Parts: sequence; C-alpha cells; structure tokens
Amino acid sequence: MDAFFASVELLRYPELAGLPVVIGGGRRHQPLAQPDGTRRFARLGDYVGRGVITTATYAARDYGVGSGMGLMKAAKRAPDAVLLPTDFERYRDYSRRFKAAVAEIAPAIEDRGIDEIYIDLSDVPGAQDSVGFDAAGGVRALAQEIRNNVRRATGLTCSMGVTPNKLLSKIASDLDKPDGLAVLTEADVPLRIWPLPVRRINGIGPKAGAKLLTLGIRTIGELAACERERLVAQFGRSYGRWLHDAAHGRDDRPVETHGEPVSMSRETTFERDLHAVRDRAELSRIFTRLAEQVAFDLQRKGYAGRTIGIKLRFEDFKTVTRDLTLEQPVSDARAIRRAAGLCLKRVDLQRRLRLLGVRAGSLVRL
DNA sequence: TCTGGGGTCCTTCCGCCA
DNA sequence: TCTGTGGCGGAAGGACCC
Repeated sequence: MDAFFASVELLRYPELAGLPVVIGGGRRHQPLAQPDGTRRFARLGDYVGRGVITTATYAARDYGVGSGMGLMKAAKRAPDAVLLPTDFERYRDYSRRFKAAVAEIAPAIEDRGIDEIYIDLSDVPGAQDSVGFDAAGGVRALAQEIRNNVRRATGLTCSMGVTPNKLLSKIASDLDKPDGLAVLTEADVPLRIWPLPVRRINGIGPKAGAKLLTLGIRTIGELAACERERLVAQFGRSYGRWLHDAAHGRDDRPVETHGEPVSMSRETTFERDLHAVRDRAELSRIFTRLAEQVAFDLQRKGYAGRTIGIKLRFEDFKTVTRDLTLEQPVSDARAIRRAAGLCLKRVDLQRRLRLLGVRAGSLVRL
C-alpha cells in the first residue's frame, strides 16, 4: 500500500490532500473541530517530546522527512507540516479490507504485516495467458484487476511488482511507486535491477549496506559482479552466498500462506527516563500493565508462552534482554509478571531506563 | 531534542548429555 | 577413565523488516 497510514488519514481529512503530513507521536494532537466547521490540525513544529514518524505523505517526504525519523528532528526540517496521531485500529481495519479485496481474485496470500503482502498468481486463471505478442499480458491484466479491486474496496492505491519470485517482486513493487505496476522477467534483471543501490534488496540493511560500501560495492550490479568467494570471505558462508544469489535475482522461497506466531510482546518508551529505585512505583505499575497486555493478547488469540522475557533500554540506548523458560506454558498475567520479575532481577539497574518490554515466546496453541 | 512498537530469523556461547 | 565430537535446548544479542 502506498504511504499507507497517511493515505488512510487523508480519506477522513480530504482537505489535507497534497499537503505535507506526518503520522506519529502519542495520543495528543487530535484534530480539533472548530465552530466554523473546519478542522484545526497540530503543526509538526509545535511538537515536544519523544517519538518517531511512522509515515509521511509524499509531499512531506520532499522536505526530507520520512519513516523512522525522530519527530523533533523532523520538526526542524518541516515545521509547518501537519502532524496526526496514529490510529492503529483504523489501519488494521483498512488492512483487512485490502487483503480481502485481493483474496477475492487471488487467494494464495502471504501476510507481510499491516500494509504488505506477497501473492502467488501462478495458479490464478488467466495468469499464464499471452495477450497478442505480450507473453505477460494475462498476468498484467490480472494485476491491474487486483489493484482496481483494492481501490474499489478501500479508496486507496497500491503498488505491485509482478516477477518470478518474492525477492524481485519486492524490488519491483517499488519501481513505479506510488500507484504503480511493474512486470519483470529474469531477462530484465541486468537493465532494471542492477543499477539500483544494494540497499533496495530486502535483507540488506544499514550494517551490510555500509560494509559493502567499504568494499566499493554500491549497486546490485556491482554486487552481482563480485565473486561469490569474496562475499563468503567477507560475510560468512550463509549470508555471503545469499548476497550473491540475491544480486542475480535468484530466490526460491515459496509464498507462505499459513504462519503461526512465534512470540507476542508489549513494550513502551517512557516520556522521561525512569530510575529503578527513585521511580520504583511507577516502573512497577508499567511492568504489571505490560504483563497484563501480553496476557490479554495471548488469551484473545488462544496461545500460551513457555518462555517469558523482558527487554530494557537504558538512557544511553543500550538494550538488554533476559528470558526464562518455564516448566509449563502460561497465559495469565500473574504468572507472566512473576517470571518477568525473575528476569528483571538478573539485570544491573544502575542507569536510568527509557524503555521496558515484556515478551512471551515458545508459543503453544491452547 | 536524538532514535516507536511489533515482529522474525540468525549467530554465538554454554551446559548437558550421548 | 580420558578425550573428542556432536546434537540440542536455552539464553543473549544483533540485523533486519513493516
């Protein structure tokens, strides 16, 4: 989906169309209805506190702000941008709707989060048909039909990449964003994929990207030209081989239509850093609430966890985790809180904390 | 004024056991 | 009995993704 959260917000605030808008921050900053019928929106420049941008409209991106950027930093770059709070309930609702719209036409769907999916079109009627001289004519029409259906169901645009595998489709879906459709075959890889920076490959993040740069490798083409053995020597057997395959557009992962959750967690960053001793009562309250939320999520979805863990982030942003595997899986708040409390005792709590989290892993179905 | 929240997967290390 | 080897579960951290 294109700029998903922002696009959902624009549906209810159409007067913001074309303006720089960012989504993020806490519950504050709800738009205010005014006596004359117009709405008053918060300005990014007036924001004070912690938080990051979750989504920015394309107009806002022109100011150099985007996902993951701290709100205070973004406020300097685009003070007049409109700031809207996140409304996950609403995004989840639109997420369900767009996935249902796709499923009406192509049921083999792999969930990749709230705004992204892989679709296996191989067995959908018409997908293998040529149209005139266009061997991909059938699948192109099918993709267009899916995008139309999403648009009808949600009022939102999406971008699609249609290719022989997930790796290439992910890259291709970005080529004509927003509201784009890119159809690629293996033969298109040298011309369309190789000129792109290595970071466009799903799985090459900040660390690997930076290391590749020190090796003089900037583009996917340069990565493809690099000897497999050199990559293995630099990145290890597994990742080195994967890098080499990925650069050549090779990927044989199937579209996974069924998936069981591995863990469920809740975490929160405090408005101000808290100290284990001085802010003991407040920390304890937050800790208990997180355990209750994890318990609630587990029970609602019908799971119990045998491994209970905590996550702490200190004021210097260093993060530690501790976990504890129990005899029996648990799903009630008291048991989770108790196990999490045992984990907490194993951490040195001299420095102040900025984040606390509780996690349940090794899930079993109830 | 830095840097959210929810995840997955991989690597490494360690103890235990065959 | 000593030593090596290898599998496995658990724990911790880190990279990456949406």
